[in-house]
Amino acid sequence: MCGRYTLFTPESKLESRFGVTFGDGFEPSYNCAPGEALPVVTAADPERATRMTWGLTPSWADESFDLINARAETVREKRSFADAYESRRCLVPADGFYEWVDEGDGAGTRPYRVAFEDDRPFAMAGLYERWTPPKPETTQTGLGAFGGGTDAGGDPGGGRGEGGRVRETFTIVTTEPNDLVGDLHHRMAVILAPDEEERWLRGDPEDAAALMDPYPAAEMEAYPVSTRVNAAGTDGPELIEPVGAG
DNA sequence: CCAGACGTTGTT
DNA sequence: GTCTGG
DNA sequence: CCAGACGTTGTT
DNA sequence: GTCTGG
Repeated sequence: MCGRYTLFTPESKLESRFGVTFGDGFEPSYNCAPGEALPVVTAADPERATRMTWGLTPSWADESFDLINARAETVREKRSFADAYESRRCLVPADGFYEWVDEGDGAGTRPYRVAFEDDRPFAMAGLYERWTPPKPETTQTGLGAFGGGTDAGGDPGGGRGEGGRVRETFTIVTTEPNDLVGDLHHRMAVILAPDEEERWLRGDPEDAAALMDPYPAAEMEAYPVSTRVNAAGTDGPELIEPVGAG
C-alpha cells in the first residue's frame, strides 16, 4: 500500500479538521497519484497546508529518486529517510486509499477503496524533503572565468516556484495491515489518530516511533470500485462508487 | 582508503 | 523486462 | 499504485 | 550527506 488515495472532503471541512488553510491551488481528488502535487501539513508552516510532490527525493540524491513509501520498521535507520524522520515529519490528509487485489480468477487485479465508514478525513504519517539542483558547473582551472564568481549563481529566492526549481517531496510511511486491510494486502499506510497528530508533527523522534502501528479496523470499511481508477489521470466521484465484487 | 549505494512494492 | 509519467 | 513507453535520422 | 562494501 499506499500508491493511490482520495482527498475529496470539502476545503472548509479540511481546514477545520486540520487547523490550516488549503489554498495554494487545492483541488479535491478521487485519485491522488504519485508524482502529483498534493497537500501536506507540516510543523514548519502551521498556517497552511503545503503542496508537495508525492515521491520523496533525498536532498543529496539525483532528481530521479522518488520514494513513495517508507517502511515504519526501518525508517529511522535508512539513509534516504533518517534525516526527514528526525526533523521533517508531516501529515498527509486523506479520506480513503485504494488497494489493488489479485483475486486469482485470472481477471488481473481489482481496485478496492479503504476508508472510514463515514468517509471522515484522516492523516497518514508522512515525511518530506526539500531538494535543490546541484550548483552549476564552474570552470575548473583556478578561479572561475568570469570574475571568480562564488556561489549565489542561479536563484537565491527562498520562496516556492522560483526560476531555479526547488522540489518539495513527501513519502507515506507504511506498516503491517490491520484485520480489514490484511485481507487485501500485506502493507498499509500508517494512519494517525487525531490525538497522535501533534506528537507526530512536533514530538521527539523517539515518541513519534510509537505511533507507527496499524490503525484499528473498527469503523473502517473496504469495498471494490471500478477499474476506472487504474488510470491515474481519471477523476470524479464515480471512482468511489461500490461495484459488484465478482 | 575510495567507490558506490542510498527505496518500496510485488513477484519469483 | 523495466523505466517513466500520471 | 497502474498505464504506457521503450528509438534514430532527418525533415518540417 | 552518510553508510556499506571491497
